[in-house]
Amino acid sequence: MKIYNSLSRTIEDFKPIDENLVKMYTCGPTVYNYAHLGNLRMYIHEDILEKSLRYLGYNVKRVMNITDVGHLESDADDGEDKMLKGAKRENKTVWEIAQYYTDAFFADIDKLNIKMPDVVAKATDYIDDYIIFIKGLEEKGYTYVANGNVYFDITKAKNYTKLSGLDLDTLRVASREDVEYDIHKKNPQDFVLWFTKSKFENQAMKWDSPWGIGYPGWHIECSVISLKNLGEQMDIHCGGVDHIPVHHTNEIAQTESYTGKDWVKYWWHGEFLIDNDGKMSKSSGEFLTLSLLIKKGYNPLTYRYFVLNSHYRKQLSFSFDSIASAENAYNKLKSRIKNIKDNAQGNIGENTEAYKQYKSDFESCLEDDLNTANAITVLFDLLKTDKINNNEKLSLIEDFDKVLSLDLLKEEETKEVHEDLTAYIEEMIEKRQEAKKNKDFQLADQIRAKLLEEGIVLEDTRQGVNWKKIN
RNA sequence: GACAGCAUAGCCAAGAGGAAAGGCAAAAGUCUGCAAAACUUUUGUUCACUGGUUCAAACCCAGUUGCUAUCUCCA
Repeated sequence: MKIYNSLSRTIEDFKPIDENLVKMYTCGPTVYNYAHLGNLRMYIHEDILEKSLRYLGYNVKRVMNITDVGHLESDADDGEDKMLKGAKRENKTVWEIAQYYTDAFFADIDKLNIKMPDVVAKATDYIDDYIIFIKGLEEKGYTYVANGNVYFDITKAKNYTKLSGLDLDTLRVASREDVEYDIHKKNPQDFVLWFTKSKFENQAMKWDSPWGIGYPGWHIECSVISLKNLGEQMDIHCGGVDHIPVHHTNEIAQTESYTGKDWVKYWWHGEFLIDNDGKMSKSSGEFLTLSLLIKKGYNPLTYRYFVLNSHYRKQLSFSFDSIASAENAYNKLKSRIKNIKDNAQGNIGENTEAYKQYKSDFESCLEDDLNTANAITVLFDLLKTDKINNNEKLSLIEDFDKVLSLDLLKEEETKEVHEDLTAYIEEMIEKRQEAKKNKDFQLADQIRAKLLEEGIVLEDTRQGVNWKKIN
């Protein structure tokens, strides 16, 4: 398998540290609001990465954190903690907010057929471990205390910019107007490991520590949770590209300073979903959620299909036109598969050349840095071919769907239709058939139109008349 | 200012040196009394622009333009 490594900026052969277990860490959601479609895009691609590895025969242990510690409001930096802001907005405690949005996150994940990570860790469950970690860094001389906060001194870290490739001397200080220069820092890039004092005084979650009552810094949780659950070294660390310059850079600095070892072998970064206004952001007021798509009548798996038609390292532009087109494509795909299912015949000859060829084509796409768009093309080629029979097709579709997870073989749940209605519909169909036999096409069309008005669609096939309820 | 990425048909989007994948939309055909569905076919003389390297460039190099993201507390 080949995979792009942000650390080397090249596509590399994937070789896990331990052949028997791939250790994978994925930055999880902040739970002060719903996940937006851009966040969910990342989780879909991470899911594909995990499932591809499993499909290709690896064992995987995947860890994800849930950030339920408060975060300061950033884009509109009015000094309120994000968690607290959410709580005020909805008249709940910060803890209730965290729980509510954690549940909402997992509901979204489930609708998108994203597998639950093997370990899901809440940031607030690891406070004691952060303290041990910070103490360790303190003993080794990587930290200093200023104005009540514990800072990490980046000049002590080995190769601080190895992931970002940034030249620190040329970086602009406080380039964003809403960020103030912190006069207590020795170096502009130093970051806080433990806060006891903040310019924001209304942090709602606080814990006792050797440095006073306060709360952990923003980069600690990923480092500590991964050390606890995956050990001192791991194979793949995932996240969004926006985390490269600060979050992941700082994670590396503190973790490698602590353990004295190289930490992550492959850094995997996903690109953004872009809408007309640019990057989707949680803090910029209105944003697109999965619930919104569902409310507009889209199948959540349409969104998964939409995402898989693009590559994880490329920006993807979102629009409702694209989603509508994806919904069309997805429905057509499913109905073609259903057709194959209804006409299934032939022995499953898993050893035929053609069968093996399709399977290996599909695998090659995944092995090629997770080229899901081409993997879907293999699926379409498969539907069209006459080289293999329908049962073999179904067997391959089932196999591909282990990774794609698009419910390709699952039949739509037929809407509950009352027995009386069923009887009525069948009677009407009978009448229409009768009319057709008598060449009274006007009456036949009238019956069809009337049923359509009542939400019943008729399809004439060679096997007879099919009907389904819509709306 | 710095750092990075992207630019392929009406739309979405693969391809990363040797004859432009796929999907949606549109059009035509087969089948149907007509529809629908399904199936078949058509739709870019060319990959933002300008130069260069090469027998050969959408793919490599340089420059230009446009877009996107990141730069001390925006997991």
